[in-house]
Amino acid sequence: VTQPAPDLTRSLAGLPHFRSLGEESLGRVAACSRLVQLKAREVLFHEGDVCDAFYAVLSGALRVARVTVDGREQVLHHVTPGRSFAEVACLHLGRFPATATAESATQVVRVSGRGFRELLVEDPAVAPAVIGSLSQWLHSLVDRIDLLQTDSAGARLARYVLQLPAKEQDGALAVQLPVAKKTLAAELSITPETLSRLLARWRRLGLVETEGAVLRLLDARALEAVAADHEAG
Amino acid sequence: VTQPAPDLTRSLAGLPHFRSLGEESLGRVAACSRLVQLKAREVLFHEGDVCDAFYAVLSGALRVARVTVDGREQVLHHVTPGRSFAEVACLHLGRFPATATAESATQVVRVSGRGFRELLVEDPAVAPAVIGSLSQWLHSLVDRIDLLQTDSAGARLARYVLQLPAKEQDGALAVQLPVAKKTLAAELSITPETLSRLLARWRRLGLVETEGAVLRLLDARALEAVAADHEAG
DNA sequence: CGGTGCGTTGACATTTCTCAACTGTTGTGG
DNA sequence: CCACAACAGTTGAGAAATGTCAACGCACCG
Repeated sequence: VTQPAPDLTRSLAGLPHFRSLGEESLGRVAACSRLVQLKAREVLFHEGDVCDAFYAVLSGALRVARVTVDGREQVLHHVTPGRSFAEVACLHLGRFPATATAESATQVVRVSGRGFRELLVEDPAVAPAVIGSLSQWLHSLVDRIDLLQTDSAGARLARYVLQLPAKEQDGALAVQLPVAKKTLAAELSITPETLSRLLARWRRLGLVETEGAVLRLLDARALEAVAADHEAG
Repeated sequence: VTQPAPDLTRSLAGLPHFRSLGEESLGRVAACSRLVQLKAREVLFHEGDVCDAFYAVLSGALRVARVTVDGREQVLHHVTPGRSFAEVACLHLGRFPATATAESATQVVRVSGRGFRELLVEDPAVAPAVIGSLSQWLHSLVDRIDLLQTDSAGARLARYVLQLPAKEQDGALAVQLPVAKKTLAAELSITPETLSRLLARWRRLGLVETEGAVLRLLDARALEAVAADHEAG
């Protein structure tokens, strides 16, 4: 599954946080990297595995999750193209705190922790890239906490939907749910049943139309009210 | 409130993430730092303020929180001595995403963002310290998410209590709640009433005894079961 | 063509919140 | 120094939200 890649440098340059690195630094990072191809549902690493690398997604998507004491899957994050992850576990020579699974066919770059740690002290340009990446993680986690502390399930869903990339379509906004509804429910800390019922209610109230994983937002203003917890019905 | 401090270097050396810095680097950090004394309930900065510094707590404690749309206080974090914060907002030249308030008389170090950013590129020893600090933040946020995704309120409270520093007392463990119960409730995303009722139930079931902000854990095993969501009653 | 699993819907149980009243403590101003 | 206001904490009763269990249709995959 692992293969040497001649144009790894170019792939790395496409990652937001490595973009700031010069040609030379990029080459060094590439020298301790490998391209990894994952099939859908393939596991990149398991919770508890010793961590000797960090990763960046080039295409596809990964789900980072752990299994809770009561057996349910707890989604920590979806990693989309351009984002790197496991830097912390890697830099601290720890173990993975969660399991990473490909959601579809996925290309990731595996950067050797050993080589990268050397780079970090030798090449002063690398640290800012890492700091930038960690900052972005912090930001997304704070957003996540923000979302989870929103106590009404409807408000959580509305906020989630509204921050999804949307495109115009027949004068209404349309968004595509990036993951299965079951997975989305887990991410929002609600049950699939509740998710289904919320969408059904919004449909009844004329806020949205649904067509599989595509939502047409008919009344964005009302959805924003729901997101702000001013409830709808 | 701000005062120059001759032994700032020594104070900085007491911070976990600056401990790894050499004498010289520490001196440079100290050169762009100031000691700030806060009285209880004094505000260090407000949400939305332009951020031109980051901070580290020497003694006392700060509450970092924002006000939600529906007017409630949403506690993002308690910063205890030894921890630094606002690095991200500072390094990215942004605005503070939340308000920081002293919970009691508190000493903090204010590190000028401008000076520190210069240090970051000039002194290769500084970056690892920042990375370490950010990593710790990431870790605590992931723990927080873990806690929030625990859906039963009882389990959340039990997990919170069990990870508090405890000390032996008459053969039972005793923990001190570090914040007012009202604040704790907000942090656990429950209402003060629910918190009160949970403690009352545990008291009835003989799991704990309470005396103001001190909890004596009479049956830690049972509490662990509650934390794992195997419920008690 | 049969199985497996997602999504939906219904009925019901349970948790948690809301509102309200009351107590005890703290802090402040007269 | 006291009286009073403000607020944290507790408890009760009822309402609302969400979870649980169960059944069913439907699509996708072998």
